[in-house]
Amino acid sequence: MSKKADSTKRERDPAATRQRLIDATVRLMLQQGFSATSVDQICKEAGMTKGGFFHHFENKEALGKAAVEWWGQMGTALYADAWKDTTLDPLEQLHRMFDIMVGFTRRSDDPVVCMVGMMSQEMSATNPVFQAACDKELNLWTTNVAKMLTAAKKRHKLKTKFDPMQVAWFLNSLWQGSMLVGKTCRSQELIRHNLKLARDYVDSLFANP
Amino acid sequence: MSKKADSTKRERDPAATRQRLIDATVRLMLQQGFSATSVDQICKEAGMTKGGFFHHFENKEALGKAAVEWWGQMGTALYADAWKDTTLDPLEQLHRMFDIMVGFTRRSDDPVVCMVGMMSQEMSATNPVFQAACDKELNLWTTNVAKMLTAAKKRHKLKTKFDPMQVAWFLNSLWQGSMLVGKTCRSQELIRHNLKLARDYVDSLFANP
DNA sequence: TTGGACATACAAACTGGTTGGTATGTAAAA
DNA sequence: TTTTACATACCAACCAGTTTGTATGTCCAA
Repeated sequence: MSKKADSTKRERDPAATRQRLIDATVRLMLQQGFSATSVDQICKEAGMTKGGFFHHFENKEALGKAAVEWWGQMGTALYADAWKDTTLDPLEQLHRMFDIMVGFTRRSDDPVVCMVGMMSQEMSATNPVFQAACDKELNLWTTNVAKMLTAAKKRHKLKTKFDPMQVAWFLNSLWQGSMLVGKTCRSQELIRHNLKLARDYVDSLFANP
Repeated sequence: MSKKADSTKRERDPAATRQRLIDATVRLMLQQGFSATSVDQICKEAGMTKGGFFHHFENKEALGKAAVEWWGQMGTALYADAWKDTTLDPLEQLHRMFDIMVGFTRRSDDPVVCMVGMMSQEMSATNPVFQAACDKELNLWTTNVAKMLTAAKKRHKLKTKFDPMQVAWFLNSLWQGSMLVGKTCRSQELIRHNLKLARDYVDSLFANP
């Protein structure tokens, strides 16, 4: 009866259309990268015409930025099981995070990839918008990991002194590099081995296993 | 007197021209990536016309492959000081390698980048030629590092058991990831911190420091 | 020693197709 | 009736690659 009662029935759903464009972009970009993905291609993938596209996004760059941001939100959601459960021993939180990352390598035979990493490598040197967007996402991941490491420091005896932020950047770099190398060498196992060593490395920082 | 005595005087030097094209490509690609670098741009940078370009390379892909291979040779030469001196304690060799890598971060204010890593991230999922070329270079680096680790295992007591090849992939991934993250976060210091932790990690595998 | 046949190393101009982006039209929703 | 959400048609610039022309070198025969 209310004016918005049948709003779900309307075929026109600009928010969903916008998301469709972002989804299509993510799908294509994860395989081809940004430059190699054309607006025409994105429109086709999303079942749109170019006119519609430029109604939702000012230009290709704006879409790319939106895609990176959406990827960041997705990622945060995927890590939430590990990151959000603060009742957990922070070391156990970190282990759960590693479990989630290992899980990424088992979801399919496609290589594990990260939009942020791909965009960083391809665009951050020339495009300040993408550089800033990627920098933000990388910092977010690192900060979350650093928080757990800091908390772990308080609950566990240390075997080695370390700076949580430095170790977190170390892990972020390793993770990004693992996806990069794993993609080219076509080996998910390589990624899993790296994650195993990283996990052991984190454990080795603390006295009590 | 010989027929080839004055061959150096000729202005036409196809080998040098070819190299000029490769150099130009490397310079442009390290900043913009492969897709974003056009053949016109490369020709302009190399002081060539397109007709000349396609005399030396069958297509853009062939040039890209040549550029990756040349980058690999360059890299091997840069690491030679550490890798080739087999009279050295292999652990010392590894330390020298880390020194060289740290040196890369101090050469200029420009980010430390790797053609192989960039090409891997951008092209290896879609282009089999580049995938194979990058895979080869990544394997070469890893194998060299693994050799030193294997040699180090024989001369030093172990604190932890480890597989040299796995650790070498771990280090390769970390190195590639460090350049990636360092570029986006605009921090050479981040890379140096990562290298410090990696160095300590390698040391931690052995009993005698 | 020289001169001509031939191959090599480029340059200039062009081609068909693609690029990101725009101008304009139209139907649905408010 | 106005605004929003698209579709259609179009554009100039650019893309990788080709065609064609020409200057330069190489080799062999006279």
